[in-house]
Amino acid sequence: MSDASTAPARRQTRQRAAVATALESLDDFRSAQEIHDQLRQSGEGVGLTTVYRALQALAADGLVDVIVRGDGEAVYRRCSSRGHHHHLVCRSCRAAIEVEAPSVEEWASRVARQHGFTEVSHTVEVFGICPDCAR
Amino acid sequence: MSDASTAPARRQTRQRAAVATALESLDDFRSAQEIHDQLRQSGEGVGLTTVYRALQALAADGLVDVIVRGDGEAVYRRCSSRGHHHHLVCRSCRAAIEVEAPSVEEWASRVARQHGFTEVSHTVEVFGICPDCAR
DNA sequence: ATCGAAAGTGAAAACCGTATTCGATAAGAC
DNA sequence: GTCTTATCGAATACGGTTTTCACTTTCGAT
Repeated sequence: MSDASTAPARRQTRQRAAVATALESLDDFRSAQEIHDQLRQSGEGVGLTTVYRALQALAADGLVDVIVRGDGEAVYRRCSSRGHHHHLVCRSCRAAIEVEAPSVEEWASRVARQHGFTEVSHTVEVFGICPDCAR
Repeated sequence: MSDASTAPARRQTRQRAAVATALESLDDFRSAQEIHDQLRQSGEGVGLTTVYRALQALAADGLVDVIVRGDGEAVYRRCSSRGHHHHLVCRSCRAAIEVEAPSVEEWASRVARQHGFTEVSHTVEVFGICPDCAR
């Protein structure tokens, strides 16, 4: 749990910028290791540990979206809309589209309320095969 | 992908029964290791590997639900309703309630169709604090 | 500009959940 | 009973992520 009043005072470093830039050039979800590889190839070497930490920081600041895949690996993507949203992800090429789901939000809070649950959060992701990959 | 015509011919063993019984007595999501511990304490020793395999088999047969938690660990629970459903899970005591979400199913397939996606699947889980834990 | 405290870095090693290996065991068909 | 084959489980491998710790860098204070 992070306390906003105890803000960590994030520092600006070459490594963090490199990770952020790499994410900027991508529009699909990538794992920490893939981003690490990509940075290596682009000459911009950054330690794997640091990539993990940078991604965590970005996620904590709400600048990237995280999805934990079925195999337990976490994948990251810059997120454009700052608000709450979900994803439509292609299982094949992993292209991701941000979607909003007001009706789902509504359903979730209603169901939770009906059972007396508070502090409600939810995970909603939709997977499928995108038109390009379908042929 | 499992082929129903190539059914594995599941064999009945003390270990599998023990795992199934353990799940029967629980109504919240537990990890493989927790179930393994519980079996040990109840004297009914079963190897950890076997617990993993038994849970996988049960999941493949649709007899237990699986949720992959944020930290990548998979947790299991017997499921009562055979059909498609989601869960309302307490973050504190982990009690889980099965809920149906026809409107969400509908939303998911509609959004997917709008973007030309096929073979659609989705994950929907709602988390919160249950009434009992709220005080 | 310089100093110094605290955040950041990264190679190596630890962690931890899960999968695989393989010889021993036991279930079910005959 | 006998045979075939799935199952068991201890040990080991595996892979992603986190921790450790000594060194480096940032940035506010002076």
